[in-house]
Amino acid sequence: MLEDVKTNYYKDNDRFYISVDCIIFGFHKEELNLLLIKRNFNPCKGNWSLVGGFLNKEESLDQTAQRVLRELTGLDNVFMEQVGSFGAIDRDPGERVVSTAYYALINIEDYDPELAMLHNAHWVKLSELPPLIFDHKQMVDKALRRLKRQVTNQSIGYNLLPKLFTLSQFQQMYEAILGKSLDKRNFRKKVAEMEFLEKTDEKDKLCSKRGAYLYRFTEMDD
Amino acid sequence: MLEDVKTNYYKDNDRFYISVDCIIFGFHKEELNLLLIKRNFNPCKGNWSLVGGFLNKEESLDQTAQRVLRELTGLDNVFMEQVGSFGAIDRDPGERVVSTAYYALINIEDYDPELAMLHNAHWVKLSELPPLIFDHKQMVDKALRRLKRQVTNQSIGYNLLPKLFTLSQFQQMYEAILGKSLDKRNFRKKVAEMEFLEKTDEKDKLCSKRGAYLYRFTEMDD
DNA sequence: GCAAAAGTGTTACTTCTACACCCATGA
DNA sequence: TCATGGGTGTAGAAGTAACACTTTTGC
Repeated sequence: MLEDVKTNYYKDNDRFYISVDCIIFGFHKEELNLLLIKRNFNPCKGNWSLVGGFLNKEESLDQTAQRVLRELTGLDNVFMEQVGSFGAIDRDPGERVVSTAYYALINIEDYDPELAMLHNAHWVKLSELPPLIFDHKQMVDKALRRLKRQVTNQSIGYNLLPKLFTLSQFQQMYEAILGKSLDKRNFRKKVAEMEFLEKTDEKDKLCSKRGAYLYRFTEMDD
Repeated sequence: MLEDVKTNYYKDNDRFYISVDCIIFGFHKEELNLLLIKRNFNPCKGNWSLVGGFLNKEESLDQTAQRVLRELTGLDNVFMEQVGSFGAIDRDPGERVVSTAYYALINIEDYDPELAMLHNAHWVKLSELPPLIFDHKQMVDKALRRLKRQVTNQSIGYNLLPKLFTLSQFQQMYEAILGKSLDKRNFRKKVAEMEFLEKTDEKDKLCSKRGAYLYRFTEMDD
């Protein structure tokens, strides 16, 4: 009976490769960066692409995304969110592959450069994005639109920053994400009302002579 | 060489069934409704589910969604948008299937009741949603959240209404989507600034004795 | 002493919200 | 004539946007 069901309901249908592509954002020197692969393997050897991987039987889609990120950066428990699925017939000229895009926010200081080098991965400024293979540019665009929306509505930005940071850094991150400059006083006024931000007693003296108070996030994702 | 690539890069990976599930919203009697299937087939015969279908080799994901909707309603060129993909390992207990959800907005008057009957499909009030199979409830919830967001930011609501409609109907639709009542004067103030809304000379005398002016949308999705 | 980044309030403007009454008509 | 839904404006509150100067300190 169960076999019967499978025959009727599933077996006549086609099966497909499913992949996950990760848009990995980092924040460095007042700019958003993406961790991209300079492919030293086929297909599209020599071209730039997002990090990707195939769905395995033993994984959920979300788990695949986490694995792909972990394999490249060594990081676990990172903010990640599904962006959408891309299913055009010839999106991958090699084979029919349906891909689901995820975006991740990481603190550039935290990732493992050795692992990245192993995969031939490089941080690339968003403003200097090279041509990407397949529909990866679309994925990036969609992820960026979501990121812009989410950073204003929610408190996800902290994933891009170190544990302690100055308000100037915080503002620069917002400016990098939104792609526009913000008024310092208005920004700080809004920040003052964020109850998940906490001023510490420590000062950062690296970026300025006077020194700026360091802040941290209280509500960590637990 | 190309074969070589395929061997290395694709062939070792698993392949999966991919399905599309459609959350079909309609608006009727001041309420949002969903077009659901009372399954007269296995798996989960006798239970309620969204309309779904499997991805075929010859279709993109979007095309599958359109086909599924067309097969059930007879409608084409309908507002549809991807909601997200669901890839938990055991979401479908019968087989491993990764499903992408789409939501559609249709005018209940337009669909083909014969086709629906053939599929054992019924309009169900959102307020009286029965238990759904698999993760279909999650899909509905996610679609509804998106719908709420989009209806306020964009002008997608018209897909639920007939060509001509009164402002009261229009408001009721918003109220149904947002799940809360709105102030009539504030609503009309906002409506007056929607440049895609056009007042006609005609009046609807069915709903009230005085009669209400009928409106239509100018910017159709072309 | 000066360059460089840190820090700090007020005002105008726009948007949002709350709220109550008259109108036209069919029954 | 009255019950029903259609239609209209205003005032206070909240939020957003524009704007400039003083402070600290390493060099």
